[in-house]
Amino acid sequence: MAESSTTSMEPRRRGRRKARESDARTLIVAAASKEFLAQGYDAASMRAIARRAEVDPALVHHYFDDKAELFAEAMQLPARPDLIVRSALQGPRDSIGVNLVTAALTVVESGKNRERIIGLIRTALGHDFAATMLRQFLVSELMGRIATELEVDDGDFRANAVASQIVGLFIVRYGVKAEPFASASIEEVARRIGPVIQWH
Amino acid sequence: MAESSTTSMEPRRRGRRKARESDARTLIVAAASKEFLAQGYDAASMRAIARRAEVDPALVHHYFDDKAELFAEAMQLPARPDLIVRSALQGPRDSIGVNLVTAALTVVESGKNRERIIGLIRTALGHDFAATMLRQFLVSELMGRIATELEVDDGDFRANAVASQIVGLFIVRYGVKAEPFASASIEEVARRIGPVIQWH
DNA sequence: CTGTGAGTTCAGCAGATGCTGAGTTTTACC
DNA sequence: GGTAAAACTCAGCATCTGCTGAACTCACAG
Repeated sequence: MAESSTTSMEPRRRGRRKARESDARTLIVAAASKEFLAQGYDAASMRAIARRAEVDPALVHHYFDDKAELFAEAMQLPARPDLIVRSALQGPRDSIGVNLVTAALTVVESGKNRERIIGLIRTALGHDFAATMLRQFLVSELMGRIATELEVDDGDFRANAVASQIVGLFIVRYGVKAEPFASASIEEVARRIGPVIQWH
Repeated sequence: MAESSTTSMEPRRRGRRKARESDARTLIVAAASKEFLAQGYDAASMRAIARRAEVDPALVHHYFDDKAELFAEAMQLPARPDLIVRSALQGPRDSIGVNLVTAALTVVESGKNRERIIGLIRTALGHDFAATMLRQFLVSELMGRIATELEVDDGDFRANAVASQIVGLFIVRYGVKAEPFASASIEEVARRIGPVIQWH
């Protein structure tokens, strides 16, 4: 935990800042988001978040009454998986599976989304209310959408199955990093998993 | 954190106990195992483990130098998934999928294995060395076994795919508890997922 | 019957954590 | 200008954490 600040060790400037000097509140939310996803709910401390946002810990509490509230605000999902799914569903009916997998992996693999995803899954596993959040999102925004869009009767079941496969894929590839899935190319994985999604 | 101990609030009896009054060390390991799986590595505290084992916190440190050492000892895997898989592989070739899913769900659903599994996955997601443990186990004991047993060339890939689907299933059903998978019967789920495993 | 050491507990340190109350600036509005 | 409130910081309480040093108590070898 080395404090590698630039130079000054003098106490921070007090009082209200200029309007556009950079909105501290959003800085905090951003920092919280990173911290929560990187550490999980418990391990992410308010102080660490404040440090990351370069802000006094008390200021965090000034904006958010408690940790849970900050968490709720910070966890506005990062990427918009619903859009991804939607576009994957546009393609020709008989390559939906491969398309879906490819799209999902591509998005996840770009930028820092990767850690975010497994962070999300991790905290969801650890906390009931986080799990509820994730569940609601999955069901209403993704599964529901898939189910209705495809216009089959047992769509719910099929959508659930699809989600299982994809979440599992994420965990094996990014979380546990089991070979050969961990280092295979996106195309390779898609070719493997795609048909299954298709079947569902 | 209400201390609902039975009755006595007098200080615990000191000194050495009778040989068979119950081996404290194994009590501790058992308690640690439960605690780690239920809470994850960080969240499980030495004190909580000691409390669960009905033992003084210091005694835990007497036997194990630090938390990591206790963890290492406690995490000797609980159920023997390798055996499950093995027996599922015995059946007729064209119902392996359904059998596998059924077997897996049945085992997990019995007793307290359920929390254990998702606990394991959670801590594996949170800590590199735990992930390594889990990975090694999955690869060598399960996937390897499946791959060779089925005598196909790209067995590694297929086994990985199977594991993905199953881990994903666990998470969706037990971790995130998304409907309808969460409350569907084992048979129903097996009927849905089985064929996919089969395909792999 | 005595000594010794294994088994057990007590009390406590140093550090981190969530949260609070009161203070200090600064900005916006009239 | 003056003023009210927004934006910010300080210092600290209460509680938890992992870990330690020393003490106490007893089972057993001699």
